[in-house]
Amino acid sequence: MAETREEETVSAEASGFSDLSDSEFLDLEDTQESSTSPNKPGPSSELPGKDGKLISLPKWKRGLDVSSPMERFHLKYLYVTDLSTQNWCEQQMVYGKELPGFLTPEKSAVLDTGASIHLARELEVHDLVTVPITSKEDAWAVKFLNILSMIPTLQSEGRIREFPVFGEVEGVLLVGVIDELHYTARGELELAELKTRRRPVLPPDAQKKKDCFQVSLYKYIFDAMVQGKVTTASLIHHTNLRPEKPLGPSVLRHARQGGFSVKSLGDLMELVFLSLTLSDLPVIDILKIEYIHQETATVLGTEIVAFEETEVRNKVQHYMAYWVGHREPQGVDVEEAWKCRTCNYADICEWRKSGGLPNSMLEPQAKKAK
DNA sequence: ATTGCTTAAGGG
Repeated sequence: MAETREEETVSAEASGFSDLSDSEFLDLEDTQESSTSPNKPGPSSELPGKDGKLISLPKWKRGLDVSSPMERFHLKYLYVTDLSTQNWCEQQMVYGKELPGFLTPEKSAVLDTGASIHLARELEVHDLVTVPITSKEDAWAVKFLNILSMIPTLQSEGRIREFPVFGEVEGVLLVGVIDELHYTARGELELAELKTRRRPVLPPDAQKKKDCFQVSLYKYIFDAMVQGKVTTASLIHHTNLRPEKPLGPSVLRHARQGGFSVKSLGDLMELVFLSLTLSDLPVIDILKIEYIHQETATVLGTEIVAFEETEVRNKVQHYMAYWVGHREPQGVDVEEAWKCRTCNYADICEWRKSGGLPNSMLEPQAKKAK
């Protein structure tokens, strides 16, 4: 809320959809030319050299090894849900990055239903306003404007939804959106995460664990933000945002309508930092997850998550070790092989093939002809 | 710009 009224432009997502065209020119990046020496990229990474074939491949050199997954996937930051998906199955998450947009119709129908339930709840607390953007600076500016309007709303009205969070964690920038924040009757700041379910039953422990990890990450990042631990310098460093690049006219207009006189993204970032740290925002006291049935909206159960800081940090360290190229991805343990049953990548999964789990499990009817 | 770039979450 606290957005400009004007609700005819509420088309929300609208266009973002088929435009991941991304013409991917083979980026012929020859980094190894005379760059003196103090630069040591890979961790003892040697040439793959499957048969002693050394250099002499000037173009597609970037394809194999020597680059971290962050670089290979051309990522500057990760989503919180990337890490919670990674918690479910790291190998599956990797396939999801390699082969994006690979969902069965049934699965995406469930996701769509969940998304619209979330949208309906969001609309209960504020209108949506479409702000046309043309650059990533614009996109971040809108995010910042949302933060600037939501903080006072939380403090005065006690409830906000879809609050953006971001912060460097273990060397990687993590970006996410908190479903809901509100103050309880006892004055505690509570994060409420809604999970909708196709069938009217509580999820298995593995999924609860993933969801607990997700909300724990939100608290981890949010707390760092209000404690001034998330700096604009860090954000700029990870995103390559240009603080002085002129903002688009619609963004500037939106800012003015919101009562913010800013001329650049840098101004906005400073305002956000000040607002976060000087608004008397507490750290999050309670983490709550509510599971409801999609069709009937019946509450299936509520989880109160005990925040274990060191445990969260250890997990994040482990997950980030993959992202920065310190270790290979791994699939699930044998006892969680049941997850493969609903995985879109099960039949191409190298983890399954290479004995991550005995291929004797499941698929009794998969007679190996030939 | 001898090289760029991203709405996050959606559920299992």
